[in-house]
Amino acid sequence: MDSVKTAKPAAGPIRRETLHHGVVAELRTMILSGELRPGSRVPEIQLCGHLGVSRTPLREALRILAAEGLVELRPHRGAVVTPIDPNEIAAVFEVMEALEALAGELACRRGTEEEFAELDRLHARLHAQFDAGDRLAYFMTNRQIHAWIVAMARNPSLEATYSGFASKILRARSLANYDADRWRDSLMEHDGFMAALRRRDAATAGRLLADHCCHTTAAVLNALNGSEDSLQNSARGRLPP
Amino acid sequence: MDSVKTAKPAAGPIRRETLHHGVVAELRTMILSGELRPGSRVPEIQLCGHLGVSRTPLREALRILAAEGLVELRPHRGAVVTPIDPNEIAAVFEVMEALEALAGELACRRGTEEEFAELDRLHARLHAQFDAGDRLAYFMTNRQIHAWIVAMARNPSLEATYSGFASKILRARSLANYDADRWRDSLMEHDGFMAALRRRDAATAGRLLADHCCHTTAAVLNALNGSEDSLQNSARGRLPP
DNA sequence: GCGTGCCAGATTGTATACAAAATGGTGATT
DNA sequence: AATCACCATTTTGTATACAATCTGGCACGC
Repeated sequence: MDSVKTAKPAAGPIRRETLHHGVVAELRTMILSGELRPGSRVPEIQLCGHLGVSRTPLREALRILAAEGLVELRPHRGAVVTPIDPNEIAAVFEVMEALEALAGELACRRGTEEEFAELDRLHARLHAQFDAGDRLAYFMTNRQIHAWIVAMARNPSLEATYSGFASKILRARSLANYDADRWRDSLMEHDGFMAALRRRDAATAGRLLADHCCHTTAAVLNALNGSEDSLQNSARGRLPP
Repeated sequence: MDSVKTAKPAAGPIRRETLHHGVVAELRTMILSGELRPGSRVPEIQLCGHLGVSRTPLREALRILAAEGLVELRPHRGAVVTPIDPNEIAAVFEVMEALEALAGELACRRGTEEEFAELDRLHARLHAQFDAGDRLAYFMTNRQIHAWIVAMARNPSLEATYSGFASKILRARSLANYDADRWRDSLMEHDGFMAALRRRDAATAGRLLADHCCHTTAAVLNALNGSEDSLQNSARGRLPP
């Protein structure tokens, strides 16, 4: 839910967050990074030892993650990291497409000059990283760009929903390998919607962002099906567009 | 998250749900019905006595509701029922519009004949309830129709997201009063998108549903601003289109 | 008269203890 | 030999006890 990490007051020991809140952040990171693999069980006591907290805050954290869909709780049978289901990923992408389009339109109408300038900087960085062949850096900048567009839409509900979906997709993408063709096409699509955004063409920007999302969907699902048997392995492959 | 109540095994004392799960359902009902008013504090111990459970499951339930956005938790300061913020409602409606459109398009493509027939029945009931001037019944059928269209889209993620947004909006709508003009217009809009749905015209259905949502937004926000000072009162006024 | 500091009560956050349920294996029975 | 029933172990679900934090009021000093 909190898409942006709030900087701590720096001075330190003024623990204003509660323990379970920190545990949520920790577990979420562990899940998204693949440290906790999809489908794996999550024994409470083991995690307690690992994180240095008691069962109570840990359990509260698991309930929150379950509400976000990152873990599943089966009564009396413990928690498991939600397995990656290609069908669910497809469904998420379907909604994502509509959200991207909406974000693009709203960003055109509400973004400030400074925000558009920052978007340009990010886009330039994307090109540089493509030219350098740095897939991981490209991947991260790519995420930043889309998150930035969503932020420009100035709609907290959209931002929260988008963020939740993005984490689900992130787990799937980290399992998939993409080919160079898709990478190049992705960059071209970025050029396309960036042009529309620059001239504040809301309708076109929205449509192109949706198209881009749609193509990404196809690539991800294709890669997923290609490596279907390794779905539950955290094979940290090359990250893609 | 669970948009549909799962029927219990009827036989009875096989409590398969956990306590906190039941508490979540109970609290959600209390919040959505207005029994727990927006902005009011939620003292744990008092609720424990009311619901007959200990603090542990109650607290887990509060964490889940917080993740859904129905309550807010302030560290060491307790939980409050999330106040209704017109700005947030406006933001939610903005996303809702995109979701309605998506649901309409997908429903056209994926709905079965039986589902469309059921939709027709619901629509007929809506007309009957309008003619009878039964605002409450109309309101509930209206919700059913939109939920049914979402279900026809066969996208669990869309359904879950829609359901979460619908809860937030529901609380706002129960505070607002609408006029007869808007009621009539709303019914006409229903006629419109129903016609598009019947001929499986995805694009038109999506657009009309979005328009309908947009008009509803305006009516709700207008009504909210009209009775701005009574925002935190559960004035269970006439429910509207 | 007003502001500051401090203390008592109440409420929340966390840890631990106990109860209930599921898992897995062993043994008896068919 | 296969199947079923039962029990011990392990894990989860709940309740309670203790610690930390906040609220609000009062006394003291300026």
